Amino acid sequence: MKVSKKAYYGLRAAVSLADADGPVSARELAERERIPEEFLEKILQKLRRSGIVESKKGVEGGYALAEQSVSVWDILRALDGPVRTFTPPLGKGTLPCDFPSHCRTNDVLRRLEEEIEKTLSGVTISRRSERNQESGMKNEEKAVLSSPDS
Amino acid sequence: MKVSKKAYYGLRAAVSLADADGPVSARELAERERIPEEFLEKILQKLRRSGIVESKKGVEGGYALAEQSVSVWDILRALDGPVRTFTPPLGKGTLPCDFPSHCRTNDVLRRLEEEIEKTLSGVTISRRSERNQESGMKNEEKAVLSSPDS
DNA sequence: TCGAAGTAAGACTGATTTAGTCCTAATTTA
DNA sequence: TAAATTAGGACTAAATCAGTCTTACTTCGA
Ligand code: FES
Ligand code: FES
Repeated sequence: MKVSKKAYYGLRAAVSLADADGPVSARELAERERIPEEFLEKILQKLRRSGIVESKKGVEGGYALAEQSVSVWDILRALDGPVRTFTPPLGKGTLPCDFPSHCRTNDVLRRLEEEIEKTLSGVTISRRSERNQESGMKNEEKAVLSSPDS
Repeated sequence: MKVSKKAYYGLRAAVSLADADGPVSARELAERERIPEEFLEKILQKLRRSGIVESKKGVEGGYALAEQSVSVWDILRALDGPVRTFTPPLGKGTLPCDFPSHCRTNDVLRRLEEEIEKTLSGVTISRRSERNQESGMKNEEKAVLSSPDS
């Protein structure tokens, strides 16, 4: 029940990208966040294939968030794969098997998954590249990471 | 981000024990739930050291839930160890380090942990060994697994 | 048009964790 | 005392994690 280093780095990278205002190269990002460069590259590539970041090759290229904002849930799912807290019935289909506590246990775990998903989907990382010139707010005051509560 | 087989088996075992009305041997429980016997024994021993089940040796011995009810959270913590979703700062103490996104990322993950804990602590497994003779309710109608909502 | 800066992708590797097994006690009760 | 049971530790095979290495391919600017 833990978040992998890969996902942790990915989260850090995403927050960092949201702070930046242009594409950032993997090397630069690795230095900023002290993440092993080659490993980070793999992570960014995965995030790209999931459509979370986009990349530009060549000089002055790099990675940037693909959308205005992305949820923490999306990033975790992309990097750690689907959360598997419960074990589906061994037999075929969705029919009940005959392990007395199987169904009841899975019910609890399924609820847990939903809870986690709901919580993490609500937490988003948003870039602040487009400066909101209408707003009287200073840029620094706009949160990069935000959640409904807090 | 998954629940280990160990924890999953432990959960199943606990639900099963809550259903039973006397101590159940590891062998019997393993058969009922189709869990590898030696492995289940290790799991039950861990649950015992955490005070979740109690054991009785010898003929007619076995395991039983130690308390009237136990939360799913307790079982998971006992078997999978503490949930570690975030990485504490590398330096000493609680002082901030200099990785731009470190603090913000950890804040999110810490909130996630709290959320999970809150959710799972609310789900409890309670035994129904003491028959409530005053109640008009039939025994079968008393839920072994319960949560505030649902 | 060439070379440097960059991403893309896959094979490979060492360390750790998971999911057990095996073996040898120690207890309890019939 | 023998059978049933838990107690605990050492051991192991397989999977996963955390990264590295290598070899491309693409883009831009000089
Ligand atoms: S699916 Fe196994 S008991 Fe319901
Ligand atoms: S502890 Fe690392 S930046 Fe705050």
